[in-house]
Amino acid sequence: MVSIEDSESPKRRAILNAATELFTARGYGAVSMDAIAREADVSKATLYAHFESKDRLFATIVQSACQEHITPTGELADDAALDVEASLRAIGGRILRFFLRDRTMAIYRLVMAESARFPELGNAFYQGGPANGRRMLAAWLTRQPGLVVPDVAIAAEQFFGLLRTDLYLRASVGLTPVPDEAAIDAVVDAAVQTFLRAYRL
Amino acid sequence: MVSIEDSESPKRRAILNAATELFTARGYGAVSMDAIAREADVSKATLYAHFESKDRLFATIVQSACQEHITPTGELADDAALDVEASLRAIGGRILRFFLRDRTMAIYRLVMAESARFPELGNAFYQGGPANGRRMLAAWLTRQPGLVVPDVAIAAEQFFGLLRTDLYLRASVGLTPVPDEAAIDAVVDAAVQTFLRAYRL
DNA sequence: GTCTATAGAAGGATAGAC
DNA sequence: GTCTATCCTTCTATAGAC
Repeated sequence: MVSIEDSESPKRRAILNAATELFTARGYGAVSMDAIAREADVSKATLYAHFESKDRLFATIVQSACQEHITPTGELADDAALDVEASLRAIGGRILRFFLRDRTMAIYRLVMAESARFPELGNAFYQGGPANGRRMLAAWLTRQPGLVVPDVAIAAEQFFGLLRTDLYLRASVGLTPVPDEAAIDAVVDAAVQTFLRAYRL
Repeated sequence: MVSIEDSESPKRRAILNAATELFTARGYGAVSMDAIAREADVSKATLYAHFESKDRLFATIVQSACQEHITPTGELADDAALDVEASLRAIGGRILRFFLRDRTMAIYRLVMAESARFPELGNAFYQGGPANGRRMLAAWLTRQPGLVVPDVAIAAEQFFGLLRTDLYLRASVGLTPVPDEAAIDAVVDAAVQTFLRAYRL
């Protein structure tokens, strides 16, 4: 399947890459159009030939970043070789590691910081990320015979919530930006244990 | 106990109030020193007589906002008239409503957005808010005879996590900025139920 | 489309009088 | 401490040549 995006100009691609890099690293206000042009190795006039304003460039970038940034729950196959606990551990580990990735954090940061001035970003983020992830996990939960879940949507939210604990909170404000693997696994284990005590048959 | 703060000038107070208002509403980059001076009804020179730079004014404001903004778990008395479930419901309701308040959201937004450029903010936020709240709730949990909690610190984090679900996430990115009371109570109820299924004796 | 050069506005910070 | 007036830099955006 050939996308029409293939025909886009290399300069435009360079601009998008540079702007994505800079915006996610420093935020909207701290990045100038000059800096983007320099980073993309392009003149400022070219930049404005492709994007009518800094606002629209920013919105374009964040929206497409949201779409590309689906929570990794799409491939939740039912692995017959794993029991519910092992499966949840694997899923939880993937999700928490995704939450903690620089890029993921940066997008949430941007949307949270700028959603007041760019209201469309909130929806793009929610639909591309959390809503989708919740739907996928809820669907998976319904297929698990060992669980008793009165409301799978709520249970799915709660599983995400159990993963988003102190470690995540600390990382989100710049403390322990690179949590070690053992700490991550400990959070996942605790989440799975609590979740199963609440919902296991 | 008379604070030395009582002797601070009214202009300084006006500046702090105006700057707090503007920064929390619009973020660091979108607020100019001109705007702060105007809002405080003060000249820009006066502003710079009290604060050496925009950076320091911002850091001062956010840090003190973090300190004043303790998670409302300080008054976790052991109410003999309430059982564990009713108590948890009351506590959870207070906490989630606190999380959802404009001011609380705004501070988290600011710290998250600017902690890269102002590293001291991350710690001020974490110590003033989450760390304190977790400690208080953990202490309360140890005093509940009806619960079996292997690690109260982890359980406390998890309770907060169970409250910070979709409703909170949506509010944080500008969707449903004013959740209705019924929705809040539903989240609290679900959190308490799950928590108790996992940790009740 | 792409560049160089620049307009025009706004921002952070300060000088100097009182 | 407080003001008015201003400096200098940086920013968004555009004009005009190719």
